[in-house]
Amino acid sequence: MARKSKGRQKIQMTRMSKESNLLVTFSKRRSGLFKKAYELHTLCGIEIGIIVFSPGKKVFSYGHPCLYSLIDRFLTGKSAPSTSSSQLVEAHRSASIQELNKQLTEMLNQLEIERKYSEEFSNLRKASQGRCWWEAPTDQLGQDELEQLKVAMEELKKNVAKQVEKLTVQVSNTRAFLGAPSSKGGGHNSPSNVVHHHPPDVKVPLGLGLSMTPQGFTLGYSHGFF
Amino acid sequence: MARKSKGRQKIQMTRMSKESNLLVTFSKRRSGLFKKAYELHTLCGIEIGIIVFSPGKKVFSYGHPCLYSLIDRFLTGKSAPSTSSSQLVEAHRSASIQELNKQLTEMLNQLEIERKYSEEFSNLRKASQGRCWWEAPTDQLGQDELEQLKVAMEELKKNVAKQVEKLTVQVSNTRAFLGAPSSKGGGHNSPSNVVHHHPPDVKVPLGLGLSMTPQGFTLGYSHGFF
DNA sequence: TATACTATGGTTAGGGC
DNA sequence: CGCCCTAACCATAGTAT
Repeated sequence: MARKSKGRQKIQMTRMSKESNLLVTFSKRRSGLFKKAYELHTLCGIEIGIIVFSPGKKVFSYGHPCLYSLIDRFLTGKSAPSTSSSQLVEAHRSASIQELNKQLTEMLNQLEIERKYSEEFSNLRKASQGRCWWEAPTDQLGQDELEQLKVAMEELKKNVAKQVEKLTVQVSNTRAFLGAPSSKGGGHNSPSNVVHHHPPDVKVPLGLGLSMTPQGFTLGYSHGFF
Repeated sequence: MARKSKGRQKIQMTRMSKESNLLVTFSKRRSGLFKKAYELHTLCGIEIGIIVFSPGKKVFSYGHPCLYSLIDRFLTGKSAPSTSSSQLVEAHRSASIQELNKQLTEMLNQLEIERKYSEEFSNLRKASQGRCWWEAPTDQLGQDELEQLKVAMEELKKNVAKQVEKLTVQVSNTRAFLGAPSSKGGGHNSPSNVVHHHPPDVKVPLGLGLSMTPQGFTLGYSHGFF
């Protein structure tokens, strides 16, 4: 091989013409953007959330400490963070199975992203020990925090279990509705629009597997989240 | 001056200790992040939204084509974009004055950001001409689109005016509630948490001024949005 | 808070796997 | 979609305004 590459070249700030390049660029820049968001959160101790609809209409999201609480506060106009984990549970009270499923998927994505970026910083280990991650919006999610998240998820599971049970009927209706071909829209309502950041047939970050059924959460890996 | 500067130095990925540096870094990196989001949107023709709570607990947001519709679709799990402007109006149906106010502020922020980045690309002018910006999620907001936005805002004003009127009573209650010192929270419920990207006493982007009162929208600049 | 300046450190386009 | 590689472009820390 003579010439390796021409290196980075300047590109026009217009929609990329080559579809293949567009896909690759999207993936790369999305990662870069999420990393920037992570750094902004870490350096400045702020809260941030990102929602991205990919070219394939899949949903990618990123959020500290929790995208849903951020959205809630953004919409309600309140800037004071939650003071207890009960609010997190509260947020799930009126949620449907589908929403909860998406939230779980998002959290798994978070896990992978955080783990990737926090691995190189061992000094984060001593940060915010013994505190719930959602109570510490100004702290980083380091290695130890990831373990805490696992515990938190288990607790969340218990707290939400009853709600999930109550929603079983509602879910049945929802699934029937989603399954039936709707006259409007393009059939985009399938839960498959939710992106599983980790490949469906590969290892789970930290060995933590989470799935959910109409009967409740399942700790341990399974393929279909729904 | 002898020494110019030491140039960019590597920093630890931990919360910045010097508060002054933290504030500056937040401002700069937030701008950078929003620019990246703009580029991702432009290059890949995708939809993206960002919510940031600043160290001062102010809200900064960015979104294409509209953060609120993105949030709505994110929460409802639908990935199909809206096909008519009626949905945008629909989104305002149940909104309060305060929410509408925030949305307007966000749009003004968008305007400034978009204008900044799209100025250097004249080739964007021919893109998506004659189409409503919210109907073209894959297109860029160029100079011309900014003009379209102005028109769109005026139309929006008319469409929402009646709803606003209906909400007048509710607003009065809300303002009384906000004005009264609440025992819980830190008085963060003030609309002042909403960031006005342009200084309150300076020029308005494109000469477009938008404000809102309980009586309806006002096209033309005014200080207090509320 | 936002911007100007400059030297670096980081990011990423393009090409393969 | 992820990873590797290279070179070149770009963001940004630190400081001052």
